[in-house]
Amino acid sequence: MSEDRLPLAFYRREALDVARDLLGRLLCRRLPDGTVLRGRLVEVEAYDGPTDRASHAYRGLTRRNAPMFEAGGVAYVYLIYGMHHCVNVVTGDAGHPAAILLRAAESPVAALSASGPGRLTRAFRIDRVLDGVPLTGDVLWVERGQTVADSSVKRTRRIGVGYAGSWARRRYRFLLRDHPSVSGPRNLR
DNA sequence: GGTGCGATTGCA
DNA sequence: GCAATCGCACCA
Repeated sequence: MSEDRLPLAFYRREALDVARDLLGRLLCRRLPDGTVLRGRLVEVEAYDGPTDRASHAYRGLTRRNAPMFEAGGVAYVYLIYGMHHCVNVVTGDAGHPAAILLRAAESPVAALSASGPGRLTRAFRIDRVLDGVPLTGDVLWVERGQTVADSSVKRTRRIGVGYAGSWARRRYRFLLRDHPSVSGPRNLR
């Protein structure tokens, strides 16, 4: 337990605000044996609302995306390509599907520096068992860490959502400028 | 009940 | 450039 843990109110805001504010925070994962893994978030992406064509919620509520429709402050974990897990932080009000995909983390512990959503979940041992868990619990949470200045935050279009038409060009990806751990292209607009 | 594919990664 | 690998969304 840490008093540095971000409260529910942090998550129950606009997705883009939460995404921006997640940079520099500490993703924390307690393993079954009690070990706590911590890594600094350096790249995230927002998926916001029922009209976001890149979002899993675009076609409405389904069994998979149900956590996205919950009130902010829970995890949304899914399996992609049959082999990689991706972890999201759900944001906003109940009924408004929105979540932030965690794409990269950095840590002094080499094994916890992970570039890419699939690598991040592998490093932090996050799988679908954690789908829907509250971020106020003792399994998965985010701590205050150190906030980052606007001047070091870069915004680009999201990765791997080219099918989303004009939504693919929205600058919903937030990353630390020039940080070595971010995944994928760094020079997008 | 059958089919197509993905918010990715690693290797040729 | 492309295969891996499977849950599930969607259609019938």
